[in-house]
Amino acid sequence: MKKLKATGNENLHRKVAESIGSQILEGVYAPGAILPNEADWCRIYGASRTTVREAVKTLNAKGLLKSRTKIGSRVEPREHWNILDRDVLAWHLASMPPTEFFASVQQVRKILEPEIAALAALNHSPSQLKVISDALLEMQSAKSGQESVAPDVKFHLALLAAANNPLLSPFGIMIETALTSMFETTSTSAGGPDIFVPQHEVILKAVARGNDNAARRAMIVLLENTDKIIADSSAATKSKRPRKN
Amino acid sequence: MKKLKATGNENLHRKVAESIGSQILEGVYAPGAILPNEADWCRIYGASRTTVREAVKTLNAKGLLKSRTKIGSRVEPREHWNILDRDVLAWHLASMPPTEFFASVQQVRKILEPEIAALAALNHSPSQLKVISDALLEMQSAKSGQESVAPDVKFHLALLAAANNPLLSPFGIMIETALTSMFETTSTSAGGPDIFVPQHEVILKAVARGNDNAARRAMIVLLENTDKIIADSSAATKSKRPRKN
DNA sequence: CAATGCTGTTTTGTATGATAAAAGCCGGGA
DNA sequence: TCCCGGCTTTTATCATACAAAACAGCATTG
Repeated sequence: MKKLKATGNENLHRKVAESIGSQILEGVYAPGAILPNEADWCRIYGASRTTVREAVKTLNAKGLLKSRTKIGSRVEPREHWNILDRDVLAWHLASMPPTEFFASVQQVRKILEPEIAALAALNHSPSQLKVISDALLEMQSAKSGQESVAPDVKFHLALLAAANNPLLSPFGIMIETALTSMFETTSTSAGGPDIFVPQHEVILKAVARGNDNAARRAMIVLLENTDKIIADSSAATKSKRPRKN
Repeated sequence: MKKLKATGNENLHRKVAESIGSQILEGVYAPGAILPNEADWCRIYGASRTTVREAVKTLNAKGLLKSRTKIGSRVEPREHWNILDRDVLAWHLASMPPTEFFASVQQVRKILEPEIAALAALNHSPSQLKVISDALLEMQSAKSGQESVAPDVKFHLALLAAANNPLLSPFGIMIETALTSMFETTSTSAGGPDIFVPQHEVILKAVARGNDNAARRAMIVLLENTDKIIADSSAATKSKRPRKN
């Protein structure tokens, strides 16, 4: 953990934030612990105080820290963490076994996505529906499993948007992160995209004709199949954990 | 929008962040728009560039903005906003009619909380159960509606914690914000806390004996009653909108 | 005429050094 | 023993300077 340079086209304070944030997610600094002070971080990363302070501000904004005069920066309890933040979620994913992460994600998806599909059926606008069907078209024309991931993500995000409830939108990031990462770890057990496409079609049709119950049921079917794929691949590729860095 | 002073025991950069953030939530700066540059903000708030930059960093971290060299800071699309962040949620609430906000919240609660109750029934630890029952005791001993709000919030948060899925925890902030604010606007149609207490008791009992289906059903009943209270009070207190500031 | 590359300008990014304010710590006095 | 005031540590704020990125516009060249 020596001097970070700003050479990569990412900002230096972002790198520092990522480094400290990752350590918090990994448990190096547990909730309640006091972090090294600004001067220490400056020495550790070879960065100026300005940069370190901006990184710490970032982590404060994400709910990981709380800084107070004379005390320093203390790690907040987990409940305060903005776990659905894009960065925090990425650090979280990198700090645990993917299978465990996927289990949590699937649990949440099985709660939310059927209802999201139902809401989308009831509340979608024409343009939102078009985005969904576009995504499906892209899925259908995908040649490989890899190519189908982006449209797949797009489909689920478009469905989420069509539900028209702003409080649900943070889950888009979860879906995006999870599906993308899931592909990377389950790509071996491919079978191609063909399996899922028909199930997505059923969802789209139900949404298009405003049948919320059918949309809900179709989504449940899809998620159960996803569960199976995950179970298969995690049984097959035991202990093959790709890490972020 | 003149000079902000740091007199209040809140940090100056927090105030600047709150001011800019609120304006974004209010739509003064729409997604895609470029904000005034740092020098402008310095003049507007009479603050140093350091302070302004920390505020902007904060908003970046919450997904409201994206700053780039030479371009400036651009408002991100709504889907990127960390709407479940404590601050963002508060700004959001302050920028819209409460009834509309409550409708969104209740929609999400009706999706999630029954399942949270069910998960809590299955996954709770003894100490987590105790927190839930403590909250119920506090509710029972509350003399006024006002006194019962905090324990009520505590009950739902404890249930959430007992579900033991970290990806659900951001909703704690939503529940907290919504219930607290809901009370402020519905307190007139009181009737006292007595109505809800028995329904919370039913939930606790179901969770305690690990009966997920009963817990789910009990939570559904509670939420439907909450809906009624909201409907009554919003019909009664039409156009009586308490604002944050 | 078009494409390309240079150069200037604007805006954020980083560094440095100084001062202010908050809050725990500790010693002295009643 | 308890309370009060000064000491000290740490973040908060300010001012200033320079670096780097990226767009804009012009000139140069094929």
